[in-house]
This record gives sequence, C-alpha cells and structure tokens, in this order.
Amino acid sequence: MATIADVARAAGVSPSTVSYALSGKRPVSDETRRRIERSVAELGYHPNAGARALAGKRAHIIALAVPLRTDVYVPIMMEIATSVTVAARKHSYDVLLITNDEGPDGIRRLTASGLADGVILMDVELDDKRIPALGKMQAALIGLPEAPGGLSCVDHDFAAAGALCADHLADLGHRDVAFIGYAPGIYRRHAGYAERTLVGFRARAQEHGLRFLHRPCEGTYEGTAGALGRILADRPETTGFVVQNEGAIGPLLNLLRTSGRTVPEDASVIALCPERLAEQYTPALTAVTGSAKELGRIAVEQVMSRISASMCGEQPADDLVLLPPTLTIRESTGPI
Amino acid sequence: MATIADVARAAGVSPSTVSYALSGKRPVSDETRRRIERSVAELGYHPNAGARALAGKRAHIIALAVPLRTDVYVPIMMEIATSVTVAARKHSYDVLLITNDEGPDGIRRLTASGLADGVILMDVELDDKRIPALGKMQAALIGLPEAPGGLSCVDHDFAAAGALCADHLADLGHRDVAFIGYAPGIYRRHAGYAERTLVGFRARAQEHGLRFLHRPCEGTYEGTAGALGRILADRPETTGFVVQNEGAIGPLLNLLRTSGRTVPEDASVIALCPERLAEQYTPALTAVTGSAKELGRIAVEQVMSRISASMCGEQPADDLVLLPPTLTIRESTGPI
DNA sequence: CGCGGTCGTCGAAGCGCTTCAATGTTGCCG
DNA sequence: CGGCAACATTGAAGCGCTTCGACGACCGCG
Repeated sequence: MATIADVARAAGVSPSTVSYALSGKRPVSDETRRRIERSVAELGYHPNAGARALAGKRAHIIALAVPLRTDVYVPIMMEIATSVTVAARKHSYDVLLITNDEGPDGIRRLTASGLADGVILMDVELDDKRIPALGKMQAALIGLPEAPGGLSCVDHDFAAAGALCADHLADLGHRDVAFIGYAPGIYRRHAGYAERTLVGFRARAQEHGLRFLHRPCEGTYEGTAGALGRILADRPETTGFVVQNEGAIGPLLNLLRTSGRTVPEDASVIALCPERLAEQYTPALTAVTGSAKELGRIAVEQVMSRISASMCGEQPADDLVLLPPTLTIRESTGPI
Repeated sequence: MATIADVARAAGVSPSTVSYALSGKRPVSDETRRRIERSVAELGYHPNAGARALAGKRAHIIALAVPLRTDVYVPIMMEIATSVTVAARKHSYDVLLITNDEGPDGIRRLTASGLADGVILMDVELDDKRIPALGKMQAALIGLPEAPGGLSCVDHDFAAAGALCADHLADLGHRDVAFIGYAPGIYRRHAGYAERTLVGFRARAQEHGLRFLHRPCEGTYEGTAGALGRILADRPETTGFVVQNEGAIGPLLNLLRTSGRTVPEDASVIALCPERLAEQYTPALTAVTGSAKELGRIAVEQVMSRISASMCGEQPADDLVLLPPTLTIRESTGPI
C-alpha cells in the first residue's frame, strides 16, 4: 500500500508538501501540485484513514443511529440512510451504522473512541434517552425532541401537513371529517410527529369550522374496521378522511367500498404518507408528503457545519429546520 | 479524553501492560489486571480508534454495501443491515455503510485507505461489477454471483424454496399450478434468485407430475391482472398458485376473489415472501420464507473468519452457505 | 547452590499522517 | 544595492496505540 512518503519520493518533494498539496491548507506551486497529483494517481494513493484520524484529530466519519423499531414505515428509514450516506460522501465523510440495541452506550463509545466526528440520530422521540449520551459529540437529530436546547434538528413540518389536509378538505366543501391516526400506543408515547400532525390539523379544521373526529387506529384490517365503524356510527355524515397510518390505508379503502361509499364521489380520502405508497392504491391517493431524502441531506449539512465550527473552536449554532410538506392531488379527493 | 497512558499512570503500570491486559495477547497477573480494569472504568477509557487502527493494522470496521435499487423489498434490506450491525458488534466491529452510487470506486477507496478490514456486498448480481473491485479485501457476498471463486457467499436456497412450493401443492392434490414470478426484466437480467427459484420449482413439479405455467409479472394491479388472465385463459383448470413477486400478492388475492374463486377452497396460493408480509393478508398466506437476519449474521461470520485468517497469514477458505427455507402453512392453501 | 525456564512487566520503536516552526528563495521597495 | 516581505518548501515532533525484545524475579531441578 502506497504511503504519503512513497508519493513524496515519486514527486521529488517532502511528505509535508504532499500533505499540504492534498489538503490545500497551505499554498503549493502549480508545478509541484501537478507532479504530486500525477504521483498520487500513478501509485493509486489513498491516505490511510487511521493515521489521518490520529494526526488530524478527526475521523471523517459520522455515525447514523437507526432505530430497530419496526412500527415505522421502513423504506423511509432506508431512504434517509442512503441520502445521508450520499450527502456525507459529498463532504468526503463516511457513514457508520449504529443500532439502538447498543443503546446510549454505543454513542458514548463513539464519542470516547473518536471513531466518529458527529452523529445523526434518526427517529428521535420527544424524550429520547440517547440525547443525554451525546455529551460533547456533534449531533443532528431527525425528529424533534422535547428540549432541543443547543442541538440541531430537522423534521417534517407535521403541523403544516395536518393543516394542509384540513385546508384541502375544507376547500372541497367537506364539513364533517375524520382523522384516522396511528395506534393508540403511539399517542400514549407522545410521539412528536403524531401529536404535531393532529394539532396542526385540529387548529386549521377549527378555523375552517369543520367538525371532526380523531380516531387512533392499529394498522390492521380489524383495527381499521373498528375505527371506521365508530366514526360512521358517531357521525354518519362524515365525508372527508385523513389517514396517517400506512397500515390502515388499504383496509380503509376496502371498507369504504364495501360500505357502499365510492371514493372520491361519496367520500374523500387524503393520506399522510410517502409518494410511492400513495400512488400504488386504486384510486391513487391525494397525499401530503415530505421528502425523506431532504431530511437526510439537511441532517448531514447540520452535523457538518457543527463539526467545522467546533474544529475552529467556535460554539456550533443550534438550528431547527422544519421541511414544508407538499400536497399532491390525485384521484381520492373531490368536491362534495 | 483519557489515553492509555492515563490509565497506565492511574494503575501504576506501563502503557504496554495496559494494552496487554486489555487485548489479552500476553498474560497479566490477576492483581494487575484488576487495578487496570478499575482505572479503565474510573476514567471511562476507550481506546482511540484511529491510533488502534494505525498501530494494530486493523480498523475493526467492516463495510456494508447496500444497493440503491428500490425494486427489491426494502424492509429485508433494512433487516439484513441491522442484523449485520448487531452481529458485527459481537466481534467488536463497527459497520460502515456504502452505497452503490460510488460504485466500485467506493470499494477501492476502502481497500486502499484501510478504513475497513472487510466488506459485505448485499444484493449481489450474477455478474456483479463490484466483485473485481474487491482486490485483496476480505469479503462476503449476500447473493450468489456466477463465479464465486475464492469468495465467501451466503444466500437463501431459492431452489429448495421453489421445490418446497411444488411439494406442498402436490401433497395437497393440485395437478395444475402456476408460478407468478417477478417482472420480465428481472429474468432478462438473469437475477440469480429468480432463476434458481424457478428451476427448483420446475424440477420438483415435474417429479410430481404437475403441469405448470410460469408467468413473469410486473408487481402492479394491471400486471397481475394480465398474468392471471393469461393463466386462466391458457389453463382454466389451474388451482395452485405460487407468487414470488411481493407487489403481485395483493392484486392476485383480489383478482381471484372477483373471479369467483375462494381461497383456499377453489384455489391455493403460496407466497415466496417474508413472514411479516405473508401474515398481513386475508387469508393469511401459506409462505416459504428464509431468514434475512440469518443471512446477515452468517455473512458477518464469514468476513470475520476471513479477516482473522488473513491476519494469521493464512489463505482464507472460501465458503458457500445456502440457508434452507421454511414452509409455514397458513390459511391460503388447502386440499383440492 | 547454580542454572535454565517461566512469568509478568517494561521501554522503545514505529504505524502514516498533520502541522508547526524554521529554512531557503525570490521579488520588491526605498 | 541592502533589507524586508511574501512565498514555497522542509524537517521534526507527536497523535495514541501495538508489539517486539529485553529484563528482573521467581521457580524447580540437578
């Protein structure tokens, strides 16, 4: 394996010059730089990661803490993971995967060993036990904790998404609407995304003078049947439905059909879910969506900026980004 | 951050003794070891990863190359990724994520920089362009390439899975069966898993004297409708269906129902898909499954054994593991 | 009692890189 | 033409760890 000394010898300069030429931290004459670049290419030189980390005091690695939980829509997690990896590479960083089963200790280990310069925490809960473990480690959170003090966070603007749903249904003339949400356990756990969506929806629905019901719902056929049954029993005049539980979408459409309601003529359904999911139903679903890719990309920018700030001895600025959602009108909503 | 020297000072020994105590590469008296362990705990010492990699000539990191493709069932990928991470941690290894968009160069970079000691390639194709880039890097492949010469591979035994389907349908008395496969493009690409399943199914079906049709099928409602339509037109007496395309399962069940066939009374459906998927349909699907977790675990064992072999100067043995599939009988198959 | 052999410990070298202080070189101004 | 920048380059130190060879202490054996 070629070392920096090999390159230096081949280019007829000293190792330090090669280092400076490659890092650009000091000016190097064009002539010298060219010779060095040629030698690097010829020898297929790549700096040794360990040595670089040791001497340079940064590992050029960020850690990505993925959840083990499976009650979230997994493809989204994967999408975020790949967008994080791609975005990190743009900064010449690599991505280390850590799972929750090591718990907060995993994060402590990274901090203490200098393996990673920063962390991205996915699927952050309101009161996430991983946050205290961060210590001095630079971090970006995907999801909003209760107390984001001094941390960088990025998330979908779920409140805006909820509001968008209310707007759309109100615009179409619906007066009685129902919100079919996540499983009760999720609300009990005070998952931020679930609550914020609901709050946004509720507020805007009230502004529009809509009457509405919220029904938590397990993402199963039976769960959905129960939720829908109670909605139609409590308020049979309901014509607008908002679903935030991926598992309930298919059942809901079937149940509406079998109860004699045609979508979108008799009932409008609007989903809070990824594009791909919304498109694969019949009828294709009007949906409010956020970009998972964007989430990952921004989280990377946030850690990167924190890392470079902390390298310069500055106090990294905290930062909160809420990504605006998009409403895509498809075939499942219509005027009443 | 505490260093090995700090620990040594606190324990009243030399740094090398601490190193030996922690690695166990040389005997250390119980008394000394205890003092060292106490100091380690008190100081919260974790060896610096960079220094360890530099001096020890191994990074304690394996890379995991995940596909960017989305025409595979993503949760499986995620499951493999987490099981790899968990298994790697058991060996005190961490996992670095690399995506295909860097292509073979990404792998070359890892090899040259010594960032990773080994690689696991997921979703390996028959003629995978990443394989030549491996060079001297220790690797395990998840999936079977055309020429696994000298490499370690692990995959589901798709042929056995296909055979299991044929067995089950034959046992139940079905004589005319259909295999609803992946999209034609997948067969044209000669994806190993698709072909092997089909081969295994075909051979066993013939042994049982079954008559059967194979229909590639896009994973959409329309695609499935077309495939099923042709099957029922060509051979209306077909009563057994094997589906290997996740996207076709839902549509198939609906289509059978609307064509007046009750499952499992009039037609049996057996799916080649993950458990979780099979369970969520009504009726719950009889399915042939392999364990994704196991795939990841074994791949890790394979790289680990190769890494330690190569550290000892031995030639790592190649290894091929095909995981036997399991048939889980649920509600979608019955005697005819 | 002396010799070889363990056993436990230590000092020092070195892994490949970054970075600082210092050196040599050139060019410009007064 | 002397002196002082500014620039390009270098040697050497050191990051924190592993590992090798060496050393002293202690044991049992002849």
